[in-house]
Amino acid sequence: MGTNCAACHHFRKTEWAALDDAGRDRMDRVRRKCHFLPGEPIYHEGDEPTGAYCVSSGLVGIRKVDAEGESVLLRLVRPGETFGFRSFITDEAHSVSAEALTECRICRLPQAAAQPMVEGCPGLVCKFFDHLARDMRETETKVLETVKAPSRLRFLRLLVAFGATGLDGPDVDDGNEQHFELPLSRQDIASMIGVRPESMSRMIRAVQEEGLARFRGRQVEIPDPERLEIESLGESTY
Amino acid sequence: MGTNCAACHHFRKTEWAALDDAGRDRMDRVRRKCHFLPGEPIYHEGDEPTGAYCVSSGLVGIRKVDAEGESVLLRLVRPGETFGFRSFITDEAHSVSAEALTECRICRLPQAAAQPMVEGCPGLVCKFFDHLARDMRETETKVLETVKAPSRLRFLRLLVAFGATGLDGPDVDDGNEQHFELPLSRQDIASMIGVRPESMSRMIRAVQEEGLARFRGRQVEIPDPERLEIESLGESTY
DNA sequence: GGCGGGTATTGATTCAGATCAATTTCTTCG
DNA sequence: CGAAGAAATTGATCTGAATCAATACCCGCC
Repeated sequence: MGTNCAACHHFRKTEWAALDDAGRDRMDRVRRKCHFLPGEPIYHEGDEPTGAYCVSSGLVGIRKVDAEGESVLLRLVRPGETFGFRSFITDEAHSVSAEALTECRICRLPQAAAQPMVEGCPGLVCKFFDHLARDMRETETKVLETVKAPSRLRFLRLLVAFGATGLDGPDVDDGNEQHFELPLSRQDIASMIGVRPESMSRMIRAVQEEGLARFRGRQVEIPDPERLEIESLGESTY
Repeated sequence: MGTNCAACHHFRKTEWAALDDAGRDRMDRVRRKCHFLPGEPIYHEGDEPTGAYCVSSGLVGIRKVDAEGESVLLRLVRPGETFGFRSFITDEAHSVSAEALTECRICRLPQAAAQPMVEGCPGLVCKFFDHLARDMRETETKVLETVKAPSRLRFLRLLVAFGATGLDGPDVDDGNEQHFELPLSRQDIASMIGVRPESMSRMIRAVQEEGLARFRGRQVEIPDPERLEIESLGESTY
């Protein structure tokens, strides 16, 4: 956690790795370390561009709200990942909001740095294009799932995904059993799946009674990850 | 419809407008005009990158299919718009499929041209980034709507959107009444809204009986566009 | 410790939309 | 033209998830 980004152990995995020396210098000079408490907003939908962000630690949620105040949690941003770069590059207002779901350490590259940064390094836009393309793929998949897969499957898939990536890789995986933290409130899980909290509760209980997973607070245990994965695929009896 | 793109009346609105003279030359040399009949596939999910496309005329549907063969129509591509550029730029397999919904004239820039094209003109990637960012915004909105808005509202919003953009702008709008073609099969409309065809039928009938719109085949008449728009917003009785 | 406010669970009921099944209407083509 | 097949409509029924309404739980704080 020195003063320069290149020393950050996330650095090589971020888009910033494409920067040349001049770019890295600029980066070190203008980026700002920030700290957010759980629930704190980072930016809101409609805000003018605020810059690009890079998560050092903690979990960030990307959310979208409609006219009636109903919201969905569109995706999560984990340590080592960047976010907010869409507005950063297109210089348009944020179309989604970002919020710290857990306590977070985050670096921010202010919007003022956007033009020089992007112009000074064409490769950077390509990297961010790749990132956006990946996000797009996942969002498209989400549309498809939301429409076609019953909420139970969506939930099981979320568990599988968390089992695979956890906050940073599987937490424990001894004797085939898996244990990890799902660092989200029930409401937030519900809003990722796209159901009401009441339905979420029932679903958690049902899944628990089926023996697919055990829930104690935010701790999750998967007795048989393989079985969970199979169940998460659906019942296509080919 | 000469042999060079710059002469195409869509040209200035496309991302290719960012090309320099050398790029335009290359473009003219390597792009290929294609023709598709209604229902013909242009590329499939999983296909290796096939290039970037530009619609001259007709309507293209971008679709995604899941393991069970269920599909959604994610978005439409109209004349003057480009598509397929994600694979073109990232050089990864297509993550969605494209299909001609009506008879189409389309220009294709083969994948082999991708690298030189992109390297020769950094501004191009920025343009495509903007395009992708816009698609992303719309897809995120779609997730939110799918989860929170009842299908009736989603349908009304689709009508409003078509009334506003039609195939190329409102077709007729005399004495406040509006008339346009919805160039999609009922099944395709259903798969845009995310409901079953049976439900679609019922919904069309219901909306018709409410007097919000009249349907004859693919022709749609909106007696009172303003009323439709208000209804499409939902019943938030503040 | 115990009080108060948010979060989560549980229960009873309702409802939108899916599903299953049967026609009807449109297309296409021999 | 008329038959065959696909697309669309209609009807009857079922079901997953929302809604409404209580209660239980958890946690910071006086």
